[in-house]
Amino acid sequence: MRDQIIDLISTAANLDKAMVSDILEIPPKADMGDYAFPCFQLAKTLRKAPPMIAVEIAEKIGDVDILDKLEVKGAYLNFFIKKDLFVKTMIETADVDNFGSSTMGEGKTICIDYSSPNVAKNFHVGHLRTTIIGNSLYKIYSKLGYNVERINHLGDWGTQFGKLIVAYKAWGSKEAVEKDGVAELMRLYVKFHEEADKDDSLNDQARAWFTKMEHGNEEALDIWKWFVDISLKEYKGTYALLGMEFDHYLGESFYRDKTADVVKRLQDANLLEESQGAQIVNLEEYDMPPCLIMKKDGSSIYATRDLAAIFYRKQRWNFDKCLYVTGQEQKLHFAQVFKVVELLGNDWAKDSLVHIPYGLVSLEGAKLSTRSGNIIYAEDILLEAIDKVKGVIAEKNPDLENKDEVAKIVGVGAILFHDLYNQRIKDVSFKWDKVLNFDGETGPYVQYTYCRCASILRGIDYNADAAIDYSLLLDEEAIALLKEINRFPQVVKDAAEKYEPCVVARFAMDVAQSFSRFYNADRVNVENAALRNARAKLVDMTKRTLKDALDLLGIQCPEQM
RNA sequence: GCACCAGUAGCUCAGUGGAUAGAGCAAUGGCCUCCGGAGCCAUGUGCGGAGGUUCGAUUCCUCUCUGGUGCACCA
Repeated sequence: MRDQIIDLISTAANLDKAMVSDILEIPPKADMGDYAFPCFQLAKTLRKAPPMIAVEIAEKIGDVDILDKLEVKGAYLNFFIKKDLFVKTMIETADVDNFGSSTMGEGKTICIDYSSPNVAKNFHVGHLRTTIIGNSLYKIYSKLGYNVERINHLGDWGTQFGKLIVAYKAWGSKEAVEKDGVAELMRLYVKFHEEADKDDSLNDQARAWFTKMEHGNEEALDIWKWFVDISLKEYKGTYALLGMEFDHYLGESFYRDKTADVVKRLQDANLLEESQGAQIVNLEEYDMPPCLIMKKDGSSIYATRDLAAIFYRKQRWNFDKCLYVTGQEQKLHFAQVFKVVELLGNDWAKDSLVHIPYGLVSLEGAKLSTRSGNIIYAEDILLEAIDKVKGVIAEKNPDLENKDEVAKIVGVGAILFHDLYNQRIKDVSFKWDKVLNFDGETGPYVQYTYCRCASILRGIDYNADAAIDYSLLLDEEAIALLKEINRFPQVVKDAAEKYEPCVVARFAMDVAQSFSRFYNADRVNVENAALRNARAKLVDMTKRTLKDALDLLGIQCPEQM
């Protein structure tokens, strides 16, 4: 149908088909006809006023059998396609495009580095963002046919472990760490900083311990390994709650024997220079501060390990892209590291290394801070949300089976959806009443809509294979819903291109809203079997679309809630 | 000081080089003896400011104001 329109216009206006196709890519406003042709795009090329062009083309096209009417409105040519033909095309296209598999990413590999918590630190509301966004990107790229490697680049190496060891030896105990886990490690870490503010020599001790770790000191490594194991166990609990997994836990420590190679490469390329006792790559030429490679005590730093990780990943997976989902405050760091890779003669670094920043999370307007106690842990948020859902279920649907399972799906879904609904880059001010609100633009609303679809289909006689009488779906609400559903394939591509899960989240919301209007306007369970079947087809398509869209966000759909 | 990011309705946020800039929250009023009321419908003086490019700018450019973040031995 779209092709027919393009034929019509290109013949009538004597224009290149590709050009007409491009112009038709601009989506028409919802109530402005089934296809709108914005002629102002041609104004420059043809040196005529847009309305003139519209009128001319309209006259040449005249009466065509697929069109209901043709209307010139300002600089737009609006095509009103015969509605039943339009509906038929929409349904058939969606059946293939929405629910078929994409081959767009076939043979391509994408590495996503996300979540990557710092060992021995609490997994708080800020870490939740990278985890949720990264997981959604994994789903989106997988849907497009890419092979995706999910990498958890744990912050399990670095000077902070020197600090922790010093603190543990001075103020900690085995019993306390075993009892309170990460919370105790966190306490020790905070204690260290308080003391180090008064006594700078503690920092030197910490560096010394880290240097011991780098040189394979057994005592240091035993303690370190213990801390890592304790932390990892807690993180995995949170991932399980979120329903997420990783393909690889390759923390910074994994690269500790690979940093020497990085240093050698840089030396060989003559990029390394000494500055204030440390080894750096000068990036002045690129308007950036130098990239620190080796500290004055000879130990590695995170940039070194990031470089090692890039080379390792490139060699192991030969990725087309490697994405880093971290806070926007690390933007400069990644710009520096990527530039260094490029300077080593790797042209691929330019396009394939991508930092995906997200905005800062604050708490009720104040900065997150462990020291002042202004912090919320990821697990607490999830559990709180699940609890709230239990309350709502008890009130609205007390007879529901598997309440706990549903509460988990809906509660976690609420948190995920809330986090993915806005653009990544926006700063987030965490507010309990927002997060725990389930009305309006929320995950539970979309899930609720899904449940309604499921409920309708459960309760009626519906033959999914019967031929549809398209002329029965010509009302405004049905067509609006169909148009919405048909956007799905493009939405997924846009989301992938922009690295923005919110595009999918917004889409899911739009579909849910369109469905609700349809639901209120058109009864599905009617006597007339043909009408019932036609509408049920729409319900079925909505249901599948919502499920697939939410799945791309890492959110599940209960059949009842 | 330099750099990066953001500024759209009371609040939280979508959106676009072009038709009348949209949702949700909050508020008020309404909705089917009928498929799930976590729903639907109605009510809106808003693109931080000033220039510029353009037939047309909320969108692109410059300056400016406000907020956030970063700027070597933390990650």
